[in-house]
Amino acid sequence: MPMQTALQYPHAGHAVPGAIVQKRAIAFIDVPTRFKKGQTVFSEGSAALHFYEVVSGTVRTSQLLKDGRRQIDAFHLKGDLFGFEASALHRVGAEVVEDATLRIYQRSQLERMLAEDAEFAQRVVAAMMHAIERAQSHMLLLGRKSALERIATFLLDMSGRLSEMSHLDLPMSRSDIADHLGLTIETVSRTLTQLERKGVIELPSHRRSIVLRDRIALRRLDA
Amino acid sequence: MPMQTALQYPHAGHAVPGAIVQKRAIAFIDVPTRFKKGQTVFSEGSAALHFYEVVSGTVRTSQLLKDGRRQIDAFHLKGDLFGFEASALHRVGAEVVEDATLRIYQRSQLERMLAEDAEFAQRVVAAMMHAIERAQSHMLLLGRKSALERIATFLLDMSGRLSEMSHLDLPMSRSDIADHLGLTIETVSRTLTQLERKGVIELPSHRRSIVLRDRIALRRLDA
DNA sequence: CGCATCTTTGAATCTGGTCAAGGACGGTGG
DNA sequence: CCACCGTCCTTGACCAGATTCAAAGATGCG
Repeated sequence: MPMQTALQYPHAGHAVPGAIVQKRAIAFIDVPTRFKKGQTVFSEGSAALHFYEVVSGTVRTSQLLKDGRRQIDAFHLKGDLFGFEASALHRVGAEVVEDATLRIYQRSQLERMLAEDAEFAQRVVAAMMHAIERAQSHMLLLGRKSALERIATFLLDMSGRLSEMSHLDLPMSRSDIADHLGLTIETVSRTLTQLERKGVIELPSHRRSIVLRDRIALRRLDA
Repeated sequence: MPMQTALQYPHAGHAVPGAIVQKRAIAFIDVPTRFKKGQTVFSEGSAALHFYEVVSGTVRTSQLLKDGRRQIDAFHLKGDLFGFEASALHRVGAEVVEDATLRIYQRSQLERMLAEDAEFAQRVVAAMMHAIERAQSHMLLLGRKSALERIATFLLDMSGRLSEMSHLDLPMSRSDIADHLGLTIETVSRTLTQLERKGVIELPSHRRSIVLRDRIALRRLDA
């Protein structure tokens, strides 16, 4: 486990755009690390020694039941912080959905950084509040929305986070979408087809792209 | 809105057991406020000027869809902090489930307190990490568990939080349970009856109490 | 070009929801 | 003290949305 502080790194102290700590470059590995698609960032149940910032790419955090059922609680895109844990172990696992570059922070220094760096403390607190809000919206989706509403919500959300253009390039598979929305891949597929037949979206042959043809209709479908 | 600091309160600076800030008693209304059952603590969409600590009683936070569907994201018991928001408005509403006493903190001072009081910052960060973990578990429940598994999880969780004894006194109605677990009241009722018939629990005539007869079986049912 | 993987589609099944009615508890007032 | 009433809870019959099982169709990588 790399327990060295960034002080030992030649790059420490550089003003990296988007870095949490700019002035005081202790406590994170300044050189972002590359991860490949499918790679495990950390496993459910492993020691929570670090937390992470997405510099580029996409990461999913998920939990598994013994029989293999999976729930993806969130997809993390550029700028997102993830991997915070109240306990000593990771309660969720994290895997790379799309080649990613991550900045790795030492959890052991979280407390010190909270105490010493007010700017950092505020960014961490803000990131956590956002995580809580997204979790709350997602519980509403999982607890109370129909399949059609879930897909509509998902498309609008991804559109907002990825591009705002009508053309979406989803980084994840149907199976990831299903496990995020609490559906099966068959239902995800059928619902997308249904939206295409209504003319609300378009599904090009490259199945990871989706064109939003009618955002108004999509918002109407999203409870 | 009471915007005065605790410095203006005669009680300021008292070492109140369980208070977030003991040494530096700025920024919270030192005298806990009483709320009655059914009372609204804050509404969904209202300005997020405060956050709260449960001194006694039970509070639920929930979201509504336009057509009335409701999702209760959490029940807050003694010691819990709630009402944090990343944005200016409350994205969830909070209502009292069981007569409660709440300590009210000024949100406007959150940032200052984070900067000035490291102990406070850590308690807030810890509370948020717990909220995130509970939200993650709850997403797993809502996305992937059957009605029976949801009820088993719920009973074990409430038992852990309320008493650890085999006798549970639930503070909330079937309707609250249903809206928390993403089920209908009929399914909650049927599932409890089913567990009673199996001898796993007992349902005394006072329908808010439940006796856990067989925790092992309950844990086996909880995926 | 061919194979492995992902996606779509169809048919049957099932879990949980909906609609409807009856029952029990507890508070209120006579 | 007891009868009444409102609310909450339970139960039953039927229904619907989503899952399961099965198979065919695409896509894209090697």
